[in-house]
Amino acid sequence: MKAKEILHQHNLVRTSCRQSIIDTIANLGFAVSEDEIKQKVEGNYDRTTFYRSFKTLIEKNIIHKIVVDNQLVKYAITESGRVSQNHVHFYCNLCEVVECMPDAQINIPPLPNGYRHVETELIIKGFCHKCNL
Amino acid sequence: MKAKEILHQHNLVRTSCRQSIIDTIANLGFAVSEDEIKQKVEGNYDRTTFYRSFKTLIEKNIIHKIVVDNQLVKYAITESGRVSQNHVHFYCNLCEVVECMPDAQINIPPLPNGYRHVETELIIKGFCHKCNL
DNA sequence: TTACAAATGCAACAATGCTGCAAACATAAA
DNA sequence: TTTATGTTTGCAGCATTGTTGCATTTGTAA
Repeated sequence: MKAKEILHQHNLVRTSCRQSIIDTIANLGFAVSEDEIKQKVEGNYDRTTFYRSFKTLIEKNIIHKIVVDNQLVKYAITESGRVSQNHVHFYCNLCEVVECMPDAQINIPPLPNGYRHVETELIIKGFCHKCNL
Repeated sequence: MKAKEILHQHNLVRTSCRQSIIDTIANLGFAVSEDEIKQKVEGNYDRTTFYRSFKTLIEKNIIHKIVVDNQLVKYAITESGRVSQNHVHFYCNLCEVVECMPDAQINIPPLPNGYRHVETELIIKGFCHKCNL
């Protein structure tokens, strides 16, 4: 689906910035950082505009944010309609690539008495097929 | 074990700041934020000193850092001698308490061909026994 | 007690992210 | 196509989090 349609579907104004961001994130198969998006996107947008766009797209569940170890922030397209409460991502210790694993199942370890589980964030760290040689 | 002994064991200079930090973190059963530590610790230390102390103690595996959703950073004592590659923590959506679950086992979902798993970070979000009413 | 290495406090700086406001833009209606 | 309106953008400024260099202070072993 094209960025324009996605925005229209969610009742968002079709600005060039938002379209570029969606296109950029959707066309790569892995999660991308703000810097990578800035480089790929045509046109120079203000830092604030990017943050506000990310925020809006996240709120509408079009993209989602993945944070690894506090400092590395990346964004990825949310699989259409998927509202999973289990978020699994792979992170490569070497090239720092981040990939979504939307189909992965997690078994939640038993919680203490009285605790309730709502959602989980799992990051699997290791080496991707390119770096694992 | 006392903070002094822990520091000595790891060949670290026994400064009052480090001792206070270890005591504070060890005496509470859950992870604590920089602010909470600042309040509990006796004596006024510079922000830089805290950061450097955290860094040192983390390097020696005396404490570890847990990050929830990019902004919430907490520290907890590392169970003695435990060098687990599976880190499981519980986070309460309401009171924001963070608790270590050192005994929890995770089943790692199968990775694509050529990928290698090294360690995992799992955060289980929900409601703790106090907030789940 | 002393000498030396290590830790601390301070100032400055960098990165990330947010807010208010005026200007520019997208869109629906005329 | 033009216009009116609400939304988005760019800019300036600010807050938070974390780092670095350097002079001063502290801890430790001799």
